[in-house]
Amino acid sequence: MGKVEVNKRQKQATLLQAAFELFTNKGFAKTTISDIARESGLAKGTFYLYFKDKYDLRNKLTAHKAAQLFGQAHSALLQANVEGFENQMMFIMDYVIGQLQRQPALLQFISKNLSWGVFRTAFTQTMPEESDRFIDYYLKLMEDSHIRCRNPELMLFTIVELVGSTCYNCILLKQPVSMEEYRPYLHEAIHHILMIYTDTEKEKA
Amino acid sequence: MGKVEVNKRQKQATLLQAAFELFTNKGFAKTTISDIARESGLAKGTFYLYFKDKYDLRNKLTAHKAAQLFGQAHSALLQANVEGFENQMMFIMDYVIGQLQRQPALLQFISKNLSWGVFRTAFTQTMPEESDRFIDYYLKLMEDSHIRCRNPELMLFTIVELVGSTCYNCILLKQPVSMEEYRPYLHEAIHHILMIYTDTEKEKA
Amino acid sequence: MGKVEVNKRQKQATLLQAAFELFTNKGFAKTTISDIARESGLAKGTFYLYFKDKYDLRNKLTAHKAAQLFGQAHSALLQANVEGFENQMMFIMDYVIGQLQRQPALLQFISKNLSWGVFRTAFTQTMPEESDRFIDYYLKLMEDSHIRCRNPELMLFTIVELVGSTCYNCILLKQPVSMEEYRPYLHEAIHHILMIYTDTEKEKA
Amino acid sequence: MGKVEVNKRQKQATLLQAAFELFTNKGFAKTTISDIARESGLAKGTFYLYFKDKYDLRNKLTAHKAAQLFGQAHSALLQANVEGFENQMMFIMDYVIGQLQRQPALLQFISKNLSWGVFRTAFTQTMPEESDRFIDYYLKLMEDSHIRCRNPELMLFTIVELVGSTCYNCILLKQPVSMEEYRPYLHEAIHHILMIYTDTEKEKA
DNA sequence: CATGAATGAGTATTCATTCAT
DNA sequence: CATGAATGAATACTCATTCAT
Repeated sequence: MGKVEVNKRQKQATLLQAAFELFTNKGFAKTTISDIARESGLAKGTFYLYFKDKYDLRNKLTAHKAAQLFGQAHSALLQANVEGFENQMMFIMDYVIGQLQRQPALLQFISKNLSWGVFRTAFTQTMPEESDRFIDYYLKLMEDSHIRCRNPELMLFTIVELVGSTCYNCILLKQPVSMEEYRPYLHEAIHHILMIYTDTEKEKA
Repeated sequence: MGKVEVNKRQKQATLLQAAFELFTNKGFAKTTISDIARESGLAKGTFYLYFKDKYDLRNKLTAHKAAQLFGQAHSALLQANVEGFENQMMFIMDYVIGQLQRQPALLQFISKNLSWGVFRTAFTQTMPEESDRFIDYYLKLMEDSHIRCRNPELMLFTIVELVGSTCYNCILLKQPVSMEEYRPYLHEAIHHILMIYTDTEKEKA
Repeated sequence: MGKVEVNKRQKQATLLQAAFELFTNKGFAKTTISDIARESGLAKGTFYLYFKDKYDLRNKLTAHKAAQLFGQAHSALLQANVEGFENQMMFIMDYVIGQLQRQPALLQFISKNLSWGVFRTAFTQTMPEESDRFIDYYLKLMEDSHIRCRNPELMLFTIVELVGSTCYNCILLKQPVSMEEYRPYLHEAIHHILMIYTDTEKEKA
Repeated sequence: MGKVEVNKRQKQATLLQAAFELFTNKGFAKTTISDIARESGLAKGTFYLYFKDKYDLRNKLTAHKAAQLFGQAHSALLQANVEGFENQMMFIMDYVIGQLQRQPALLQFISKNLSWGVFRTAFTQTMPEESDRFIDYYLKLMEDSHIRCRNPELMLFTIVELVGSTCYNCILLKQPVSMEEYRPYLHEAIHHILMIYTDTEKEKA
């Protein structure tokens, strides 16, 4: 990778970082391109060398931040020594929920697009470092636990959508109840969704 | 209701109707208050007599349109003579999904806020006709089927959030799969969620 | 005409006046909408209530100023008591040339579009006062002198295009010669063009 | 001419060619230096090695294209075996008019500056190939026909300005009439202008 | 109540030009 | 000579909101 190339990556990272700070502090709508440029210490025109517009940046950033969340969850899992696939999934989801509870601004920013961090979207490819994708770790975990799953991707999709959606409502709006109150039900729902897709019990038989 | 009052309601309805057409055709961001006023045949200033701003109107409209969807689903249910609470819930959700498939622009507009049509939000109260609320019908259905449910509200919440979220992805983005492909899994998920909250079987025993 | 209507006309006139001053002083390209608004004592947004953009204003203004020139020439003619159609035409053209020599900035602005002041263009209709059109005076002069002319409109067109084009070169660029040097030839050319279209002499015979 | 010199000329020609295509397709105002560089396959900075700015390039290109038109007309004349100076002039002007009718984008670009192709302007010198200038051919034609002309340069100027101006109006705007309708009158005008400057007939007498 | 002319702050975006490589 | 990343000044234009009629 040439000097110039490294430089370019750095600039893009700087812009993303600055934008994230501004989006979570002032909100997306009230953040201007000028703000982002100023905060990055770069010229306004430079912004347009790296992103089409504010929306483009937001989408890429959303995918990036959501992916980061799952990456962190996975790292935490590795350190936590959790046994069994279901427990591992619960650990990961609880980790994500916990992070979103601690960082409501992040949740506000990600909004209900948590799944962008897991599934490939139009915006994912441009963030190259995301090569170590969560879904691969997830499949590995399944494999390690010798789980047979009809459609692992759709199982994950179902769970992540449910978690993302309900976190938004329960954490940010506390509607219809707080996350504290909802969490046991959410766990149960996840538990049952896991059951739909896997045949572990039958396996044992 | 006085003459003046009727007149006012009519104007508001006109504004909402015009706005809905514009939002679904041009998109929310590209629709201006001028557009809405012009399309309504009213003066720009009149808009402000009925709504605080564009966002206020959008939120009310979203809640209204989502509520309408569940209202229509319930009406259809009454005509369809479906027996059993689970079947009734499936009927309703399938009806809603079907409508969203047929009206992607409506789905785009409602986005992942389908639950605004079911639960009271900050925007619900201003739309007074919505007094016949879906959740009451829903509780009635449950009662009619002699279902015991731990927390009917959270059960509905869980299902609606899951349906709303996955419809958005599967119908509009076809990500990670089309709704056609996902629907059987979604049915299963709903089935299991119903099971979590209800103890019908055990009851019978 | 209502109060509001009068007010609107006044505003448009103010904008045109301010723009003309700026265009002839700073040049068209270097004049900004902000300049025009500031100079008019009006808000920037008001500009867009009256003109589509800078180009729209320029075109309308060009037609207006060119028309004004011919209007003034005609007024001067009435006072000068000139006999005979050819003499009258010469008087008018010389008057126009003289004005353009005295006001090179005006010539620069009108550029080679002198004929916009005589013939209806896309921009003419919006300037309503221009109802007393030069071409009607011109036809009247012809009538008064009992001139038969094959195609009076094309005769005028030919002359005005020639005058406009050559003024631009000879006055502003002094290329290939100065207007002083060229004028006798221009007179001769006009004289011959008049002859092409009219058959007065032969008629008399 | 050294290798380097040839290379330079080639680059300049490439830039001119690319610019011409863009100017006639997108229009001058909407064409950027970036566009020209991209289309030429050269770097943006390279543009500035050859031209001061976009206006510089346009002016040179206008003079070049207009000159080309007269060059082509002269070539065609040589092949056509036309006798007599007036016929030759008519042939040339008709050739030019025909080309402008067939290439309205070219006419749009040249605008009313057709005479830049004939007379030396500030922009002519930089295009060195234009050493075989039309005006020399023109004088040669006159000489060959033994025409005495008071001021050949002004005669040509008058004709070219008239043709350029009226072509713009009649071909592009069809105002006040189409070129088809105007052409006979234009011919007559040219004929008379030729008469003004030359004394052939009287000479012969 | 209704109107729509006027406002002007606010922002995205462009693009000519430079200069380190 | 050639490059093209970076710059940032410069401007057009929008649109929510107000308020006199």
